[in-house]
Formats: sequence, C-alpha cells, structure tokens
Amino acid sequence: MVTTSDSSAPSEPTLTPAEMVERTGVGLDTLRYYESEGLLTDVARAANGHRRYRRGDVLWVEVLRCLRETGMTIEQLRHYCRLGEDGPVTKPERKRILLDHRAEVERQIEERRRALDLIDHKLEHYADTRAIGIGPIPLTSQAEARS
Amino acid sequence: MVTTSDSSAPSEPTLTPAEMVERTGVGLDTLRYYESEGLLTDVARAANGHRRYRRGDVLWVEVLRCLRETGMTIEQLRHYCRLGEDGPVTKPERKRILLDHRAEVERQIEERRRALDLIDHKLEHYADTRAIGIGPIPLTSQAEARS
DNA sequence: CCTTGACCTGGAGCGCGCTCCAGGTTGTTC
DNA sequence: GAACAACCTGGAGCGCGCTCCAGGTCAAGG
Repeated sequence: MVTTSDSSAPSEPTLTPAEMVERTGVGLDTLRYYESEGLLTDVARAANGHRRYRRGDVLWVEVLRCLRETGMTIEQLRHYCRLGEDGPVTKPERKRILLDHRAEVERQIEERRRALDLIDHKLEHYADTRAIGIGPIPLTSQAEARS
Repeated sequence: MVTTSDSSAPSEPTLTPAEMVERTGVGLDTLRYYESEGLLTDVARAANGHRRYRRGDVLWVEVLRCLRETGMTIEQLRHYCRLGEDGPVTKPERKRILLDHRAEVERQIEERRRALDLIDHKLEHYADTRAIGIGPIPLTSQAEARS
C-alpha cells in the first residue's frame, strides 16, 4: 500500500499509521496511547475509520518525544496540550511551562556534566589497563570497584 | 542518639541508617534495596544487627546515585559491582562499562542541547507574551500549542 | 467466496525502581 | 516494667509509560 492521500480534493497529504510509525520512530501503540491521553488531538480519519496523520502531527509527535525524553511527564504534557486548546488566553501559562522545563533541562545537563567528571575520575583508576587484563592475584575485592 | 562509633577499638567511624539517609539523601528503603540487589555489599553490622555504614559506603552510594540518575539500570550496576568483587582481572571490562556509559551520558547531553534549541524555538512564539495574557479571541486552538 | 493484511477498540499486562507494610527484636527512658 | 524509638526481615504494592492482546471491521487480491 502506497496510498498517502485519500480524497480527490487537493487537501493536505496524510500518512497512514504505518507510515507515521516509520517517519517518527514512535510505535503504533504509543501513538494511540498519546492520543488517548490527550497529547495528540484531532487526528484525521479516512472514510473507513483509519487514522490519517497530517504533517503537523509528525512535527508535534517529534516535540512530544523531545519533551518526554527530557523528563516531562505525560501528565504535564496533557496539561500543556489542554492549555493550547483553550486559546491564546493561556499563552502566559504555556510560556511559563516551557521556561520551567527549560530550566529543568539545563539542570539535567549540569547533572550529566558532573557525571562525566565522576566517570573520568574513576577512569583514571583504569588508566593503565589494556584491552586484555593482565593483573596479579585479586586483592581488595571490595575497594576494587569503588576506586 | 548521637552514637556514631560502636566498639571501643579505634576502628573506622560509622553511620547509623538514619545518619546515612541524612548524609546521602537516599531513603532507607532504597539503601536496603540496593544492598539486596548487590549494589552495596559488606555493610557492617553493630552487635544488635543494625547496619553501620562506613565512609566508603557513603562515597559509593553517591556514585550509585550519579550513575542511576544518568540512566544506568540496576541490572547494569549489579553487573559492574560483581566484576569489582572478582578482582583486578575484570578491570578491562569495568573500564569498558565506564567508557560506554560515558558515551551514553554525552549522548544524553547532546539530546538535551537539542531539546533546549527546540524549546527556545517554541519560546519565540511566546516572545511578546507578558506575565498576564492579553490576547484577542481564541483562534486556531489546535495550532495554538503546536506553534 | 475466502484469505490476507492493515487497521480499529477496550482493556489487560508488564518491567522498572522503588516504597510501603506487617510483625518482630533490641535498647533506652520514665 | 511499660512505652517508645530505631532498626530488622520478607514480601506485597505502586506509579509510570508504555506494550500487548482479543476480537472485530473493511478493502483488495486470487
């Protein structure tokens, strides 16, 4: 099946569920789950009831994934989406949410930078270790992994 | 209770479970869970069977938290710990694990940098929005949140 | 007509990482 | 000696974010 558009009208080209999965890398079940949770609304339907995803859906799902991967919960995303449906009056709150999450992501970056430092510190302990281990008899055992 | 050391011998000062929780910020149940999963071994005991955490335990738990917060699973941590107990012969593998996780953390940082870009891009859409929303009649609704 | 395949719905199940709970022991305090 | 606090153990429960499944519809192909 290569059908991407449905009606004869020169409307927007759409994607079948399978195509959507391929484009976004997000599983079918997850797409439906997002929709059921109100994170993805107004998905078009073909005459037979099958979903038809529009270009905007693709972009939006990418945003959803991005926010999810940086720790925003389904609950928070739902809240943000609801605000979007309530019109421009909610703009300030939506802006606030984005700013808050932005700060959270920066916190995460900083946390990870510290993790890198810690890992590098531990790696010094293995600095002289070659690809294949040539060592004497096991000694401390406990202190081993802890450096 | 201020008892931190137990025996009269000038051994190492230790922490009670409550003190450990305060020092590390890790909950009591979680500490016991880590121990039960083999992430924290050879925790000392007082005569009455109560745990006594040593200085090394504090440091190690901080390492555990750092690795956990950057996505290393309990399973992977358990594996790493087991290797530590098997002595120096496992050094190369442990080094490999750290290097792999280091790469993973860098990937996460890059992912979050892209998230910042995306958030900033969406924030441009709210650039003119003041603390309290003053907008006209709701329009697009759908396109609202999606920018 | 029958099969196949893509999709539908509603709901159950799952893996992870804790987190909580019941029931018990020990040690201190009044 | 009664009450209380801090801890013990083994095991159950939970919240999240999916992920899977049963049973059904519809359209195209052989």
